[in-house]
Amino acid sequence: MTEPPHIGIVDDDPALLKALGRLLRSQKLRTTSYASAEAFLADFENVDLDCIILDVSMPGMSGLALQEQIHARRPRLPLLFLTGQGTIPMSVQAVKAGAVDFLTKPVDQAELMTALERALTEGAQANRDAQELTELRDRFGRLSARELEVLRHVIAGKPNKAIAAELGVSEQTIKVHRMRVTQKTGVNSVVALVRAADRLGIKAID
Amino acid sequence: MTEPPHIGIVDDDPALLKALGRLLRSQKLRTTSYASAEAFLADFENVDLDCIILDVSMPGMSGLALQEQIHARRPRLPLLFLTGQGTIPMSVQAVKAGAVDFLTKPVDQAELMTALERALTEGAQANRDAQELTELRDRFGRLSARELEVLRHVIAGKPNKAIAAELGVSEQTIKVHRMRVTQKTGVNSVVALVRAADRLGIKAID
DNA sequence: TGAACAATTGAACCAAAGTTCAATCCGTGA
DNA sequence: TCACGGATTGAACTTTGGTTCAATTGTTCA
Repeated sequence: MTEPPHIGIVDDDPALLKALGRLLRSQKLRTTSYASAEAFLADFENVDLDCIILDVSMPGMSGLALQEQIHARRPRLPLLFLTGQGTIPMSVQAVKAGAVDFLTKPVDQAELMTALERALTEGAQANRDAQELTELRDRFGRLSARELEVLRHVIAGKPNKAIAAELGVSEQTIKVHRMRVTQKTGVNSVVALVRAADRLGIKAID
Repeated sequence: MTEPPHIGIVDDDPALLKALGRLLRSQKLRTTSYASAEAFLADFENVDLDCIILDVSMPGMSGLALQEQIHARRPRLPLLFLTGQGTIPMSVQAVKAGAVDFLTKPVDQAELMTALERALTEGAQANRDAQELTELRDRFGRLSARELEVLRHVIAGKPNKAIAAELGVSEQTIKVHRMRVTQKTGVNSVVALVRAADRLGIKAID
């Protein structure tokens, strides 16, 4: 990462936005502030955030509703709640929905920074995972429908002969399809094929 | 399951123990009550619980500390917090540590039963998973050290020839070891071998 | 319509894996 | 000490998998 992480802040309290923005920028972080959930969503597609710090109780859409919206768009983007009007049920819901933490105002700076660091670490890991997955998806996306079908039989552990019988084609055809699969995906061993297919959610045909 | 689920309740309030026990028993659930975390831990080995409902603030060991103790002994046993003196940080900590829910007194009966049902469902699933894992562990535990070593090379996707070279033995030896592995574990295909080894945390040797 | 691609098959061949029978060597426990 | 199980190897064999060359059919896209 050549650029510092970019933190989004959503809170209806201008004083907090200002103070928190100043604090984070002093830690060499980039920040973008939003006064409401709606303002944030309107800008969502235009910015590339690494973490979002959001209030729960705001006029208009609540922080918890915003969490749902964000989760639907970018499931692995780490969220940090920071609120003054929070309740236990709210915090439980937020954490169960995947929030990294749920802090209460006034917040201890060290506590906030610790949570933020954790969020950024998790987000970075999630990004690496997602990138690997995208690469895999690209390579397996090149497979034809038939090749994918053969693959799904292969990762069920069937021998070529059985696959050929089930598909009503010759064993040679299966071999060619398998060859194409390894060519297109770059995955040569059955072992790696199983792991890759499992990660991509490709289901075996038993 | 012929027997109804068995719920443990840990709370320092005798009135709550009594009321909650009555409620759960009316729902065809078995219950066992404990007045303190210490009392619960002393009895832990003797009972077979499916879920535990526990208070946070109790004289002596707190509910959160008890959660740690329970988690160390039975990581997948579902926990449900039910407390009157809870705080947001407590609830966040509990949920992050894996608690199914964190409810506040006075609790809505329907809410409690919903959470409890979810806890029991999760616990039952965890039990099924654990049982499958135990069976697998048994079968793979029969492997000799050498056979396990060969297996770890196999699930790295290496051909027998390469494994033989790395271990400084002949290819025939590897074949025999592999045959023993499939005999002892009952797993015939490489595909199934990879999945089983991965679930057991058996690491490949690359 | 012609080019390009997917799917299919056959033949022949080589490499890898699995099986069976037989044998040797080494440590551990009875 | 002797028997037993684990590790090792060899030989011979079968099955399965992977590769190459060549060819046919159907569909789709320009």
